[in-house]
Amino acid sequence: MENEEKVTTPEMPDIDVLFELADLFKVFGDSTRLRIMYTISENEMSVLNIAEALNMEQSTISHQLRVLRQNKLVRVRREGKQIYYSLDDDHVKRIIEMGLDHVLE
Amino acid sequence: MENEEKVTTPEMPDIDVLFELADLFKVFGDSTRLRIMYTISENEMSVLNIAEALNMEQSTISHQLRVLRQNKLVRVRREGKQIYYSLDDDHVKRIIEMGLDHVLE
DNA sequence: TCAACATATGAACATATCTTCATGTGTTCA
DNA sequence: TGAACACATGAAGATATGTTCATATGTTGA
Repeated sequence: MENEEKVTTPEMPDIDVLFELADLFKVFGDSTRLRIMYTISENEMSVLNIAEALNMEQSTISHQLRVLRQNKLVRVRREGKQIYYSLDDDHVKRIIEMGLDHVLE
Repeated sequence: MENEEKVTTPEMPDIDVLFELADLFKVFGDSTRLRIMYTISENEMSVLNIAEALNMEQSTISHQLRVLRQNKLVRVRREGKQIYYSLDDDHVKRIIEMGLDHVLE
């Protein structure tokens, strides 16, 4: 059952889990995406509204929202022509808060 | 006191704080660095030992340890020829655990 | 059905990032 | 002092990532 050649700490997750984890943090590692997440953290918002709030191109926001979607960090709701985005759960907020704690000493 | 033109959520941190935050998460967003952090999470380890544990080049590990150092995520201790690295605090572990929670559903 | 609007997406470019190789710096001990 | 060892670092190349522009898709209302 044991693999004695492996020199790793006991609780090191599988390598592929670590890749997933890295991918997740990568998503948080971009200021545009962080700003989007903050912007929709309280209320859902349409793509255009997010773009206006951040003063960025609609296309840029759409591309980044796709990344957030693919990583299940946002919820999507269509209403007529617009699509409203909101944070998927408080989990996301907590990850950000955790990071903020570190940044703000 | 209020700036009515700004269309942001109330608690959006300053833009430069968000850049710092993104930079922090960027550090976590690489599987090599995550593996290093895991490797030294229980006990401090020398650079060579980390490289052996992960089966990677010493140079690669050194480069990434520098990134971790610059972001104050590791502690450094010299003992003779070797330099021992360990995680800076439990804060770091908690950020990783938080991410793992999300990845593991 | 068609124009107007909201959003998504592909291609292209610029920039950032990671790894490797070669070499530099610092430490020990004979 | 000078090998031998441990670690750090600069340069270079390959790859990944973010933004923009142009355009496609999907929805509404006349």
